[in-house]
Amino acid sequence: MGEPTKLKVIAERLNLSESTISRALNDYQDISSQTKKLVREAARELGYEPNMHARRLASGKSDTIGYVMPVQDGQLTETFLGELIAGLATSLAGRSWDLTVLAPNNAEEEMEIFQKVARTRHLSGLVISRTYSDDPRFRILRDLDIPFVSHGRSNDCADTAWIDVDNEGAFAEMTAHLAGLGHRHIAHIGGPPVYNFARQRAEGWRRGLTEAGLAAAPEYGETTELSFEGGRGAMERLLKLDTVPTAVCCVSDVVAVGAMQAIREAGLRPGREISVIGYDGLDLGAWLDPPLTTMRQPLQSAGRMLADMLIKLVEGESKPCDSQELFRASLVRRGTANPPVKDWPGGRR
Amino acid sequence: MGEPTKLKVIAERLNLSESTISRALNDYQDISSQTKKLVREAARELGYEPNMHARRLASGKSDTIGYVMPVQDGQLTETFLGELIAGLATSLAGRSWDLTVLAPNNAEEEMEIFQKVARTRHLSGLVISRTYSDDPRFRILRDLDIPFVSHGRSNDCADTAWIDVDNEGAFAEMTAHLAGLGHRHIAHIGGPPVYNFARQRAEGWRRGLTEAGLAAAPEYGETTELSFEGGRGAMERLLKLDTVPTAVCCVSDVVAVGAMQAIREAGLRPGREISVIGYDGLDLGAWLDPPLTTMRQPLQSAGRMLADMLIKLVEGESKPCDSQELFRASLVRRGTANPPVKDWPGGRR
DNA sequence: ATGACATCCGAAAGCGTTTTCGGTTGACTA
DNA sequence: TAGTCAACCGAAAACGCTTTCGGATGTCAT
Repeated sequence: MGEPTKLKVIAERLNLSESTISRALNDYQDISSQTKKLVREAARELGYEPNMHARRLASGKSDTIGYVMPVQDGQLTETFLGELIAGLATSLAGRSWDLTVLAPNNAEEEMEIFQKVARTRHLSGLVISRTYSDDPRFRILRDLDIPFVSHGRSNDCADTAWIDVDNEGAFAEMTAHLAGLGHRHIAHIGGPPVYNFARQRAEGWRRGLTEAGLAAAPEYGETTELSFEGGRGAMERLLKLDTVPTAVCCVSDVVAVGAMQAIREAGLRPGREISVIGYDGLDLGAWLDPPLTTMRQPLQSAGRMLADMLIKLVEGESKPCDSQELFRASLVRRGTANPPVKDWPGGRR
Repeated sequence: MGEPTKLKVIAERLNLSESTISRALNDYQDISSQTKKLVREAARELGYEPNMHARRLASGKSDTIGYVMPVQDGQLTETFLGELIAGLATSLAGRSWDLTVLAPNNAEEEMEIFQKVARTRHLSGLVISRTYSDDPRFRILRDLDIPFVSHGRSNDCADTAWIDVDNEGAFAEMTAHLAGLGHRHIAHIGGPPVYNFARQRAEGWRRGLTEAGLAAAPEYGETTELSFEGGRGAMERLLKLDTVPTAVCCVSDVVAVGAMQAIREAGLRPGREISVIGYDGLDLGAWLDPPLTTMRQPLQSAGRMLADMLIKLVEGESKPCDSQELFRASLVRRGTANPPVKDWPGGRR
């Protein structure tokens, strides 16, 4: 093994200067193509790998981006985290960039990270997720002049880079689907409105009701934590209403599973007396009995796209406001969304 | 913001040399404590952050470890990935080390990564997971002299660092539990034996049978992919046997959920005619009806521990063979493991 | 022959740290 | 009073690469 080969040894072997080797390997225009070929061959033979630290010190670039993990909200068990990180990493590796993962335990630590990145520039850019409706990070990162893209929008994202799903459209479609099946009492179990996606999904539900000519009864708009227990509790409350809804749109699959449990505990059957639709398209929904109808968003390639966007931003090849992508979610019909049953008191207890 | 402050400006402000500043900040012994205090204050006031690249170039250390994600086997949706990565990241951040994530798409890419790390030393060490029974990576990393710890053992891990769960013990306990409930026909749905944990768990099942004075019928030892469909298919095969087992130990919760589905499709009820125990302790098991009995391994702190071990290895504070930790899994009693029912033909079809 | 110009390469100055080595103090001993 | 020894600090050489600038060639038109 021995010492790693550096520019110097290639230079000596070819009787060229170090700077020529460097420029040849970096494909500068003022090196003859013949020399380039020679250098590249020698580099390969000698197993040359550039020293990242030296390169980054000299060039002032870091070729590294950071992914800020959403640790704070206890959402670490989300299955999409692995896919997202893997997508980021592979996409970056293709351009020999690196991915470093940051896991701030609270907002304060997150701020310290931002400050440090702004000062040292040891990361060329950041990817953030779990965006809030009113998310201070957008302003801060803009003020600190740190290139970033977000997975999810915010109120304050008009001139920043993001990718997101059309949450409102998805829930409007979901509601329309239920209305089309004949439901007239359609409730919504939403997430904490601090999350922008939660607000958007609630708004989509309302729009769907309006477009179907139905009234949005305020007591049908439940709100809860993004958890099984949250979904169960919210559904229990809905079951106590004078007019129990015959269908429920849930902010996430996990919440929907909780709602299903509450329905079962009330002696009813999800998908018969009360239809349920979730959101996320998790595999586990298909494993239930009956399998959960849901909406799937295309996030297998989200990591890849976020990485590509951010690199373009860092390299100055595009502007933040031109880096905005909105995806559509699509309905996955399984077993929990059916026409209302006739022999059930139509919602009347 | 302006230019980041470097050593030079602190030196000029205090009328000291750069080298003194550097040594003061790094707590060298040949700097008076008074000077140190002065320097530290000035550094704080000026918002000094060391330039990572310069520091790493000069010191020859990288203070960065790499986590090699298990992308190849399509296990990206595992919920533990997020927790593991977060654990690694937070633990490292506490010592101002960095975590970079590597996502090789195949064994070849993984080798290239290893080679590159060996040559450039731009990562001080690696964490690997998803270990195989016969895992070439152990030999390679040892030969390349790359410090590493593995999440899971291998045949070839006697003198390397690892943390793992006592898979064999867990499955012996699981089997004993079922035998204690009165079961005499206990099957096992195992994973691909290339995975070391799969082999260990199968072995634990066999040991549990022996210790309970039961015979390990070969046809009760199923093997399948680590997926819902795999579990379902394996259970379907078990249901076709002349003597259908009254209890099944599953290599993972996801496989167990698939087995439950197959049981239901056969007109039986998991936890009554056929008991099922899973492994992993996933939340989703508790959401099922009936909730899945399982075994939980303590992996919330696995990332933290892996990081600590690796740092000690890199710093030379401990030897690989002294960095081996075996954890126990514990039974989580929920609804799918009960005494065999009397009115069912005792396994006879 | 003379300039103008393009092509290709070397010299050298960084990039911001770390770390070794030697030198300057002052106190303390003989 | 000279010598010894800590205790502190500065000078300077790395670390391995990038990038600017200018110099050396050769080519072509004038």
